[in-house]
Amino acid sequence: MSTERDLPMALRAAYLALHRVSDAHFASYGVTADQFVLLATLSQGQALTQRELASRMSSDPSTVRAMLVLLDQSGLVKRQSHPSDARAKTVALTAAGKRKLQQLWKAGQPIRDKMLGCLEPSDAGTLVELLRRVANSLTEEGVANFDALTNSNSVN
Amino acid sequence: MSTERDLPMALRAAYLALHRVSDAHFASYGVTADQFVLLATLSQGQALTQRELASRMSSDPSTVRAMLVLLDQSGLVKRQSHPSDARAKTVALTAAGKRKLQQLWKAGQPIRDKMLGCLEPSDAGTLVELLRRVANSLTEEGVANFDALTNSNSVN
DNA sequence: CCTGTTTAGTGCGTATACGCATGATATCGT
DNA sequence: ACGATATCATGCGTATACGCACTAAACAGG
Repeated sequence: MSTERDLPMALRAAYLALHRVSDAHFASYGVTADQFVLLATLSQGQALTQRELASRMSSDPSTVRAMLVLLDQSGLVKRQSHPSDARAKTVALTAAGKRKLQQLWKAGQPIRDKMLGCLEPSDAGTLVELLRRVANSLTEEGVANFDALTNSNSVN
Repeated sequence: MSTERDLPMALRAAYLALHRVSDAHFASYGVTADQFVLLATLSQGQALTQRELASRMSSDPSTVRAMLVLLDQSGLVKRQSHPSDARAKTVALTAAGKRKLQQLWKAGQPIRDKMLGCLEPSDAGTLVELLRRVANSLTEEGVANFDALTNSNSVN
């Protein structure tokens, strides 16, 4: 029934709320919510390529590049030419970047607490699991192909 | 364990995937994923104020305005001055807007199918429920207040 | 060794997504 | 009626989030 239409909107509402709150919260630290995501992603993978980084962030190479330019200026990350591939560049956190990330993890704790606080412990895991399944189903490319198949169907 | 850190990332990954797929899918209809959200929201509430519309879309008045300017040019929505409040403007779908929306609901079906297809029927409802709870907890304002409690005030 | 194809990064253009400041109006308290 | 204040829309500036086209370099065959 309407769960079908509600899911996309609920997903949107939840993500935008998280993004908004995070941005406001991290603003005093001089970084955006997305920059935090980038820094956190960088910290768990050494010498990543810009593309690799973008992929792990569920983001786009173009977007990541723009972010890296700013973070580079802020001195939080450092880009170097890839040792074996002249096309690529490796990205890594600077000492300042690592320090900043530590602060951000701590600063963001209240937000994570608030998110998790309204859920039963078991629900949190369920939610993550379901979200991943949804994300995977949408990433598996091939949505457009269904067009031809879904001929019937009331528009509502 | 890391569920706490994974939830935000899983939410981000799922939403961005949905947004990306939707944008690509709706592009051939001349609208963006967000414009679809706006049109759909408009259709279920007549003569909305721009602010009301923004609120229901979980979006921002500034953003909505920019979107309305484009949609107005496209002839999909019409803005009129509010009858009793000279500050406000009411927004409504045009005939073309209603027709377009019908198309978009049909065109978007494959995406909703794909999202729901990877979930058990009961899981879909659960997911919506959990997402709403998370969104509410984050919207209830007051996250920043925790700052005082997490003493360490090194803003860098 | 030399083409044809793929891949990494960049630059450009457009559409959100916000915060913030401003002008115009509405509202409320006295 | 009137001044203080809250509210609506707008404009401006910045940061994503992409798609697309382009350059350069890696790579696969022949």
